[in-house]
Formats: sequence, structure tokens, C-alpha cells
Amino acid sequence: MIDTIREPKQKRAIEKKERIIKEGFDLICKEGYYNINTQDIAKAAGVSTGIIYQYFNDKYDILIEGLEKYGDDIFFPMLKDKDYKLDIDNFDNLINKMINNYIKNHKISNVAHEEIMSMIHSDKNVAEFYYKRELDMTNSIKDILVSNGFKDNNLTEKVHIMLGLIDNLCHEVIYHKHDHMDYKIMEKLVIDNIKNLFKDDIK
Amino acid sequence: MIDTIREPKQKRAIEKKERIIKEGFDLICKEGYYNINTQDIAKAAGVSTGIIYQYFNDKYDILIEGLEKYGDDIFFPMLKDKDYKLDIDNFDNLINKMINNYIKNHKISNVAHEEIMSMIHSDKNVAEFYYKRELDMTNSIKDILVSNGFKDNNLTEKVHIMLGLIDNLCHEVIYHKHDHMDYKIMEKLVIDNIKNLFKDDIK
Amino acid sequence: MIDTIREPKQKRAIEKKERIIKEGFDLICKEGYYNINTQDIAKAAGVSTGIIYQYFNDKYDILIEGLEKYGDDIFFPMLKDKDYKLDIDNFDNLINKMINNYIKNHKISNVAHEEIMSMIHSDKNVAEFYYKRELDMTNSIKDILVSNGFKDNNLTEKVHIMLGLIDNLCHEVIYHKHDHMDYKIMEKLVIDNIKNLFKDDIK
Amino acid sequence: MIDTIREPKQKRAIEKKERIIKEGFDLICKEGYYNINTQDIAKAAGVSTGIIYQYFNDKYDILIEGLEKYGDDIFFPMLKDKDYKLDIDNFDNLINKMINNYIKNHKISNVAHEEIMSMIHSDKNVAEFYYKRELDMTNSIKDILVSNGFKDNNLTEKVHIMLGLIDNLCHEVIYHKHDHMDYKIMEKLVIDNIKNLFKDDIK
DNA sequence: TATGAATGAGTCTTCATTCAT
DNA sequence: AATGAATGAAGACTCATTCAT
Repeated sequence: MIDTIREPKQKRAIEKKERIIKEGFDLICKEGYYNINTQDIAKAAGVSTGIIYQYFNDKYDILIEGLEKYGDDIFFPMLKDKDYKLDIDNFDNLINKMINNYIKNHKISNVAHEEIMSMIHSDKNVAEFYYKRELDMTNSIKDILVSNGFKDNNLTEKVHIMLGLIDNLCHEVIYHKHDHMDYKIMEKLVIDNIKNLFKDDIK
Repeated sequence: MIDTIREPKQKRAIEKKERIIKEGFDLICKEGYYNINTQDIAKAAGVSTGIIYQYFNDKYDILIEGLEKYGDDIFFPMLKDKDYKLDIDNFDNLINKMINNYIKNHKISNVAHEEIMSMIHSDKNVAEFYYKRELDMTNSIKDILVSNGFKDNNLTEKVHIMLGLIDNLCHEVIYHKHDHMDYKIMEKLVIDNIKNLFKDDIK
Repeated sequence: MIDTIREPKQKRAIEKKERIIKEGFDLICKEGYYNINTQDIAKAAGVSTGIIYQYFNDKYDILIEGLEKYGDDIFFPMLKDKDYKLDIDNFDNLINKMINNYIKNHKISNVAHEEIMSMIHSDKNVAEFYYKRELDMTNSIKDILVSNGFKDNNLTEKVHIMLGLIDNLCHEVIYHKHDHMDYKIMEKLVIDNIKNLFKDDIK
Repeated sequence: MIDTIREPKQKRAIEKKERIIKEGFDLICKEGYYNINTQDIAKAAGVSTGIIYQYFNDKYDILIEGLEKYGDDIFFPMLKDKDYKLDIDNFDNLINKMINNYIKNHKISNVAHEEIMSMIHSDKNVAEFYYKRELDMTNSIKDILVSNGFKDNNLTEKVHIMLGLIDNLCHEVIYHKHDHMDYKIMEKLVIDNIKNLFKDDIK
């Protein structure tokens, strides 16, 4: 039949669509995609179930649009942070900033993080989104380094490894609670390692 | 609910329960927890749907028991590999062996890997299982190193970082296909990094 | 329910109502009453969904008004054909003309025909409409015959039977495709039969 | 996923499936396919909604299976009537018998008749079923005539026309109530016509 | 023990109709 | 008069779990 998805033009309608995405994505992140239903989303967004299907093809659509809209906030808020570019007076600063950012970030959207991470492993589109942004992030960091005088000697690969190290560290710090792991030491080791990684490129 | 779960005593009954765990876990890994139903599991195991509820509280139980029984095969097959302990004539060998193992392993149970990884991020019990085994693995490697003369200088933390590096590398190699990433280089960088990590401890 | 149906007075409003009837009836005929929705109709008519309910009580109303306005075009276009009256130089001509008309007619609005036929069998009002017009048609033919000198010897019944014969023939010719049926023969037989029917009345 | 339609093996299950078909088809015939829902059917059959989907792919399936099982009873009960073959002592008898049968038949399952007739015009599979059985009926009558000494001189076509005449007559008698139509006369005319149709073939 | 038929609450989605603007 | 956003009841269908045998 006729395509019934409407792109809202009016301000109120746009706000409503936004609200559905925001609240829907939020619920999905908090409770899990399979644990919430369209009625929950409608209720959370303060709309009727029907309206959802005028703005979205299906429940899955809400997830995807939510991801596009809020995914960066959860996974790569640095991508949006203009200041990021500026204050790399020394390398340690950058690393420290990144670690702190990652941790802060994980802590803020702890659950969301995990639920979406979950879908990265089970849903093609979510995975695609994530890996694309991960690459953006990698390139973004690389650019910062280059513009700070780093030699581009396999920089992409190095940055990618660095991000992995940081991500693992943060994940460990926040979730694992492997009791006998000394996170202060671990952080120091990771920083040393990153520095070693770039030792020949740094200006 | 009255607890009617029976622990099978007879050989045939035990085999039946095993079969449910094996086939059920297999299906869950291949298709995803939410994409298979108890009938599918029953059919695959060659039993009736009813019998499932004499051995398990619910569908979720099958996942958990499957994880306990087969989780190591998927995530940490090295833990069961006796030979692992023996042939570390030099450090490079160990690292190489681990990388190859990880990759082989990922490739063999690619889908299972991803589906369970997904649940690690959304299910507390699965996560708990995973992190516990990850620690076992860490300790196991640590023991190997110690018994090969490594100094225990924050060894736990170092091994953990190493495992993270390897895991990230392998994941990248197998899934990401970030086109412009040079994986040969990346592998070299990772190995160098690991060596740097242990540079003061190696005998 | 408060009766808020407005009979449009202004030219533009009248045109709008007409358009809803025309396009709505068209869609219903083409796709089936249950397969189109009011949004489809509104879109096809170039109006808003809301306005429909100012001119019609409900979706069903559109069908009925469409039927009244366009039903004859689909089922009994001869009723509107002025020339019909004139050129019956001989009886064979009339029969042939009718058969050809029926077939042409079926072919033109093939789908509409079937969809409305369907409703004749399931909807009282549609049935009523159809049978009334069928009677009009019968009487109209009867008048033509009488004005051409036929004796009125159970003419109504005979014309009715004739129309049934023609309708069946045409339906068979167009739809059935009963492979081993010889339609040329069938047509001849039907014509013979009709002639036999009127053998004592013809002038 | 795995195909879940079950063909019931146990007596009780078979009976249940039968009951769903019978009551479901009945409801569809009485109320119209679009006016009943699966819950109605389940309730009428004394089962749960879930069980329906173990025996049928969907609601539509019930219609089709009902048609296959009970369609003949509604449209062509003569096809099942063994006595039909025997007592054609004269032609008038056959015709009379057929007319009476048609009428009785229409009267018994009046509504069913109409609802299914409706679907013949809007659903391909229903149409296909009907036309196939109509042909069976035609051939069956033809065989009876041949075995009673009729010459096969375009017999198929003639029988088809005859059936059309009878069907129209009966339909008129039962539904139309065209007040000023004399059905006694009409019946006589139809019989005469049929006889004329076969005048050269009768023994 | 075991079967597999049966349950029915719960899911996503549609759409005639209403309502705020 | 007109718009089109919004409603929410209703529909088809699924599936973890229970139950009669």
C-alpha cells in the first residue's frame, strides 16, 4: 500500500518524534531491546502507540534512529567536543584526558553502554554504526596528533591500539571489580605502553 | 512455584539433559537467545517440550548451564589445553601461539562468540561467568610465565593488558575489516607492545 | 454521534466531495474495500483525512455513494447509452450488441467488476443497489423490445433469463478459461437459446 | 525458524482440527471473513487461539481448508449424492430434481453461499476452487446424460449453459424478490429452454 | 518419566475516526 | 472549511510454560 511513514514538518510533531526517539532509545538502553515494548515507549514518550508507526517503520527503527542521534553521546562524546583539539600541551595530557573521558562517559551511561554493546554483537546495523564511528574516532585522534607534529608512521594502527588499551582499561576499572587487580598500577602500565607505542613519532 | 526440577540419576536421563544443554546452547549461540524457542530446542535435542521443564526451571536455565558446560570451549579453550603449559621456549612463541589460538578460535565459533558476547553485555550472570573465566585465564597465563622464570612484578595486571591487546587485535582482524588498516603492521605493533610490557620481567 | 455531515454548497466543496467519491470508489474497486484505508483515499483525492468525515459518515459511505454515482458505468453502461434504443433492425443485432457490450464492459473495468460483485454477495446495500439496477436494465430492454413490436408475453421474465444467459456466457468467456470449453460454440448456443425464448413474441 | 505446523496424529487432536475448520468456516460463512477474528473462531471451536496456529498457517488457511472440506456441501452437494446417477427415467425429472436441489441447497446454507460467493470474486484461491468444482459438476452431469443415451454434441457447453440457467433461476427465486416477476412462469421458461437446448441430443 | 497438545497473556502493528489548530 | 497529527481499540500471531494422558 501507500508508504505511510511521515516526516514531521510541524514543530510540535518534530518534538514528538524526537521524544519518541529519546525516550524509546533510553528505555531500550536501560531495559534491553527485548524487554520493552512499543507501549512502554509510547507511554514514556507521552504519546499513543499509533503515532509511533507514523514516524517509524517499526520498533527496530527507533533503536537505529536513537543510535544515530545519541550513539555518539554514549560512545564517542569526544567527537563532538571542540575543545578536544586544543589543549594537547604534552602527550600525557591527551592520554589522561582520554582515560578520564572514557571513564566519566562509561559511568554516566553505564547501562546504555552495555545494552548497545550487546547489540553490536548481535545486530548487523548496530555493529556497522559502531565500527564506523570507532573509525571516525580513530581518524579524529590521528588528526590531532598529526596537527601536533606527530609523524604519520602507521599512526592509524597505533591510535587504534591505543584506543583499545584505553577502552579495556576503563572497562576493567568500571565493571570487572577483579578484586586483586590494582587499577592504579594498571593505568600507569597502560600509559607507559601507549607512550612506548608512539615513542618514535612524538615530536 | 513448586520446585519440580529433578536432577536425573539414570544414565539415559542424564544423557537427555546433556543433549538439551548441548543442542539448546548451540542453537542459542547460532541464532540468538531471542530467536529460538523451546520447541526448536526440544526438536534439536530429540525430546519433547515438556521434559525440558523437568530438568530446567526455564529457557534461561539452558543458556546458563550451556555456558557453564561449553563456555570455555568458546572463549578460553586454552584453559583446557594441557600442552599449553609446556612449549614456551621463548616469549615470542607464546605470544604468537596465543594470537593464532584466538583467531582460530574466533573463526571456529564465530557466531557463538558474538551471540554470547552480546549477552555478556546484557545479562548479569553471563557477564559474571565471563569475567570469572577471564580471570582464570589471566591467572593461568601468569602461572605459566612465573613457572618460566618471569618476575611477578604486577604480572596480573600486565597479563590482563596483554590479553586485551590480543583480543582487540584478533577482533579487528576477523570482523572489522577497516579497509585501510594494515593488519600485518598492527600485529607487529601489538607484539612489540607486549614485549615492552614485560621487558623488565622476562628472564 | 452528532450528525455533522455537511452537504457542500460551494462549488469548490462540491468538487472536493466528488473527488473523494470518485477516487475512493476507484480505489475500493481496484484494491478491495478491506485493502485500502481512508488515508489512501484522502491522498488519492488530494484532500486531508479529516475532511472526509465532514462529507461522509464513514468509509462505507464512500462506497455507497460511489456505487450510486458510478455503479451504472461499471455494470449497466447500456442504461446510459442513448443509441441503444435506435438500431435494432433485427433481433440478432440486439443480442450481438449486448454480448459485445458485456464483454467490452467486463474487460474495461475487470477488477472493479469483481470487487463490487464480491460485495453484492456480502453487503445488503450493495446487493440492493445491484438488483434494482438489474431490474431497470431488464425493464429498459423490455421497453426496447415492446417498442419494436414484441408481444409482452412474460417479457420481463424472458428478458431476465436472456440477461442471465448473456452474463454467464461473458463471464465464462472472460474469466473461467475452462480450457476444453468451445466458446464460439457456446456463444452460438446461447444466441439460439435466446431466439427460442422469444420465438413466439417476435414480430 | 523451524516449520511449526503440526498435522495432528491423535484422535482428539484430529477432532480438534476438524472442529476449528468446521466452526471457523461456519463463522466465516455466517459473518464474513473480515468480520470474525481468530479469537471468535477459537471460542466457537472451544479451543485457545494458540492452538489454531499449530494446525494452520493463518486465518486464511482455515477458510481454504474449510472450503475444501465443506465447499461441495454448499455448492455442489449433488456431486456427493450417489442416487443422482440412477433415477433419470425422463429428462424432465432430472431438470426438476436439479432445480429443487439448487433451491433447497441455497436455502439451507443461504448465508454461507453468499459469503463464499463474495470471496470467489475477490480471492484467487476461492475462485479457483469454485471454478474447478463447477467443471466437475458439469462433467458429472454430462456423464449422466451420456450414460442415459444422450448424444455428445457439444454436451459440455450445453450442460454449462443449463447449469447457468438453473443457477440464475434459483438465485432469483430465493433472493431477488423482484416483486413483479412471476417465478412459476420463469421456471417453466427455463425448463423449456433447457429442453430446447438438448432437443437434438435426447434419446 | 515422557509426550506433545494446549494455553493465553503478550507482541507488534493497523486504521477508522477524532481533535487541536 | 480544512488540515494532518493523534488516538487507542482491535487484529493476527508467538511462545514460555503447563497439563492431560
